Amino acid sequence: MDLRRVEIKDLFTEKAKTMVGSQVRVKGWVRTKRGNKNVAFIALNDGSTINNIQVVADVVNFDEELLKKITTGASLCVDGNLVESMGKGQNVEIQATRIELYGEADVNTFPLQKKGHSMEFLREIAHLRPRTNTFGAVLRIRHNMAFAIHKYFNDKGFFYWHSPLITASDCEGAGEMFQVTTLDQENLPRNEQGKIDYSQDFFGESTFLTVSGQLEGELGATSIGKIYTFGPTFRAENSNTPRHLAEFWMIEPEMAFYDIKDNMDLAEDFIKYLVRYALENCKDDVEFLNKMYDNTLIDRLNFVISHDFIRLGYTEAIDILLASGHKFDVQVKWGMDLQSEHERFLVEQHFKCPVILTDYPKEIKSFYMKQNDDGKTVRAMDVLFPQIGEIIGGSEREESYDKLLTRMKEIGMNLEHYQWYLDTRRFGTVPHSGFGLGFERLLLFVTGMTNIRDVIPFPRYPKNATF
RNA sequence: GCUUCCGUAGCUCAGUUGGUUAGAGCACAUGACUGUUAAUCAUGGGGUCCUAGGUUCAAGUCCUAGUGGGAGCGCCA
Repeated sequence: MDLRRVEIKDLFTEKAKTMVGSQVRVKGWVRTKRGNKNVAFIALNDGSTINNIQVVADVVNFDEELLKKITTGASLCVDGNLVESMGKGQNVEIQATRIELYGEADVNTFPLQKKGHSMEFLREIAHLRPRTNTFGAVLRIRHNMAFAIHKYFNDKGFFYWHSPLITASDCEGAGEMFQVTTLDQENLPRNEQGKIDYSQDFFGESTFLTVSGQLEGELGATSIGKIYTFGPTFRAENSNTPRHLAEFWMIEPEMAFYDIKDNMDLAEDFIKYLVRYALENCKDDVEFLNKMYDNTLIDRLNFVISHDFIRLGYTEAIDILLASGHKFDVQVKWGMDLQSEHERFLVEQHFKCPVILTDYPKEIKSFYMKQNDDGKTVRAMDVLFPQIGEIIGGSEREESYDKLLTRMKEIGMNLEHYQWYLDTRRFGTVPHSGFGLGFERLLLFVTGMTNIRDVIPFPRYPKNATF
């Protein structure tokens, strides 16, 4: 019995038609079993595809006790003839000759059933939810998007750059940070002033998990030209929303000699490439999600790849909001940071299209953004998507050493911590740009999921790190 | 962190102005059916109505606190 196992996805290819009539072996988990006293139908899934293979077992050929143990969630090895299906709903099926039960899934304790689970319930059993159709689809898409990101950048001559995850810069400005320490929390060493003595800590100073790889990414761009980072990012914000995670993955390209327009062109092309890649390479999974959760998903994806994003200055956006006559909870005024309601109005009601907003007031944006000649605005760009909001945040970077230094002093930054960063402007400074794309936010858009906790296998958010 | 809604069977949910023994679908058990498609049909078992306290003749239902979850907002990707 040295039959070679085939993956279930291979049974649905054109090539598989040549296998009809031959003996095959499949292994997987039972999704459903149904039938009558003569025949049992087992839908088997091995994770290679959203599609199940139908295993047909004539009851007389199998031990009654074995068939009883074949329940939703049980794992099997099945040998049988691949045949054209006698029933409707599938082209081929396996007429089983031998079934080996790897592991039972006790129906009284196995929480997954063949019907109707809420996302909230599945979040409580996050260790088992990858076995559902929905999470299988989402996680396969997640893989494909990660792969496509590397492929896109590699094909365009970018280099994958590894910014550190542990950093000593205690105020990168993007949010609260998780501290990294090996000091004994029950017995912290103190210095003469009574403060914690971090010189005794692992790195000899206080350290944190990164909130962005950008500053180090700029060192890459200003040396090997075009780089991107793609790694985990950590923010200790007490954020309780369907769009935030404490641990998430971010893609941060950074390009020497790119101005803000080059930056926007790249961002738009990049997102469209990824969406197109999903439509072409994750067809079955996207169609499943479209069918089960949101039947406008595919239309929405097609819309994005076939329309130019609206490009708009912050000041024009304010004018549109003011002229709209729409009642907002927070009154619109030049200089304010746009609220969600304002962004959503622009994207979902006014333009009905992704929008790239640029040239924000400098006060509401980060210190490193290139200052415009008007003295009031900076060359920031935010890409805003329907439902999701900000999917990308980026800018052209301030390349002038003097302007950057002045700005950093203005807002009271500790310059000592940033000497290495300032050196990019002291020595051979160049115009450059970059942005950050939230990987999970992209996945929200591509999968149609509505909560970011459902597009990552093990979500991290306040009070939740169980699995 | 703020605001707001929700917590009833293993899962998804219904439960009227407070009123007898808390219901349905799925799941599970038994039976029926020669090929099903989240199979169907019949019968059956299954409940700390989130927890604690309170109001009331009477609480799943009303009040208070706690706890868990969702959504909106803020922070941002």
